[in-house]
Amino acid sequence: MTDSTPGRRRGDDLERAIFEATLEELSEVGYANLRMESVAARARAGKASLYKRWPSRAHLVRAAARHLGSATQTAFETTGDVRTDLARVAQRIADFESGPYGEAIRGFVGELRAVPEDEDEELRLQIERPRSLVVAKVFEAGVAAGTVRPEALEPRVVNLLPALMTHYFLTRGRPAPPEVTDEFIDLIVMPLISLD
Amino acid sequence: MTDSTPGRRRGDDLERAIFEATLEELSEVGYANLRMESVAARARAGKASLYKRWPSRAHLVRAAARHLGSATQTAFETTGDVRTDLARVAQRIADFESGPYGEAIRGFVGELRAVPEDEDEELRLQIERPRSLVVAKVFEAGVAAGTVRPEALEPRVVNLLPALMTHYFLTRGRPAPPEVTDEFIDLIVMPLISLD
DNA sequence: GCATTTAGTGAACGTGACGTTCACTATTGA
DNA sequence: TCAATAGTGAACGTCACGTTCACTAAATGC
Repeated sequence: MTDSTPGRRRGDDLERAIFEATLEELSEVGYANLRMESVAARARAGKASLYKRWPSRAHLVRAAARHLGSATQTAFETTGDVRTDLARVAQRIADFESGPYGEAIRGFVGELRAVPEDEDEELRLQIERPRSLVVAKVFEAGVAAGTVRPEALEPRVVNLLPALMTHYFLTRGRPAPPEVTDEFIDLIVMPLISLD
Repeated sequence: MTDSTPGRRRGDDLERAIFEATLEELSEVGYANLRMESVAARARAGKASLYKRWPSRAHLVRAAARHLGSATQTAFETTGDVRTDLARVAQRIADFESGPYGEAIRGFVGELRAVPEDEDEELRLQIERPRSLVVAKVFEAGVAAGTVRPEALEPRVVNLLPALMTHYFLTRGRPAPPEVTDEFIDLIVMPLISLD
C-alpha cells in the first residue's frame, strides 16, 4: 500500500529510493557535484546503507543509470519515412540526454580510464543497444521499401547518428538542438544510406 | 641561461613548469585523480602560486591543455590519396588522445554543465579547429583531383571523422584502434564523400 | 506471540584534499 | 642599494570521504 512515511525500508524498496534520490541529485547538481551524503539524506537513508551496496559514487551512479535504463523501454513504431523516423530517434536521444541519464553518462565518461571495468562496458552496451535497435529497425524498413542501401545495416553505420548525438552532448554540455540534428541527418546519414 | 636548479622561478618560467607538471600528472593519474598538491609538489612550487593563477583544477587543466595545444602545431602534407591521408589524420588524433591531451579532454567533458563557460568553448574550438583544418585540406585536395564530392567540405562532414574518433575515445576509455579507424573510414567517410 | 536474526540508522571518527592565509625570502629593476 | 614584486612552505578551517559501532526496526522461525 505504498505508505508515504514508511517506518524503515529494506532491500529493494530502499534500493529504489536510493536510486531515485541519486537520479534527482544528478539532475540538479550534475555528476561532478554529486555527494554521497546528499543522496543518503535525500533518500532518508544512512550513508552506511549506500556503501554496503556500492563501493563508490561511480558504482552507485552506474547502478542508478542501469536501473533507469531498464525502467525506460518505450516502443518505437516506424512511420514508413526514414527521414522522419531518424528525426524522431534523434529527438528521443536528446530527451534522454537532458535528464539524469545524460549526467550519468557524463560522469561515467569522466571517470573512464584506459582499462575500463566490466561494469563500464555493461553500462555502455545498455545505453548503446536500445538506440542501435531502433535505428536498425528504421533502416530495415527502408531497405525493405527499397529506399535504403543494405550496407546501412553495418553496426558502425547504425550507430552513426547516436554517436554524433552523444558526441555533441558530451563536448557541448547540452543535447544537440534540432537544427544540428537536421544537419547530422541531411548532410551525413541520409546521403550515406540512401539509394542513388 | 636555463639553470637546471633554478633558485626561484617566476612569471612565465614558473607557469611553464606548472603546465608541464600538470600534463605529466594527467598522463600518470588521469584527470579524476589529479591533485593540486601533487602538481604543486611536482613543479616544486607553492600551492598558492597555482591558486593565484587559476581558481580551480578545471581552470588549471584547461590552461595546461591550451598551452600544449599551442605548442604542438605540426604540419600535415597530403599524399594525394584521400584514403591514405584520412588514415594518417586518424592516427594523429589517436596519438594525441593517448597522451595528456586525451585526459584533459576527458576531464573537461566530465565537468561541462548545461551552460558552458566561455573558456570551455574556447578550448573546444582549439581542439577542433586544427583537426578540421587538416581534414579540410585532405578533402580539398580530393575535390581538386575530382575524387571527392564538393559537399564534403561542409563543416559537419569535415568534422565527422574527428567526432567519431573522439566519441570512441570518450566512451571506451582509449583511442580507437586501427581496425576501428578503418571501419570509420571505409564504411562511413569514404562512401559519403566519394564521387561514385 | 515471542525470540532471534537480519538489515538499516545516525552519529562519530580519522583521513586527505580543498582553498586560504601569513610570515618569510628570493628576484627584479629603479 | 633598496623597495617593490612574486614565490615558498607551513598552517588552518572546512568538507566529503569511507568506516565503525551501538542502537533499533523489520522479518523470520518456533
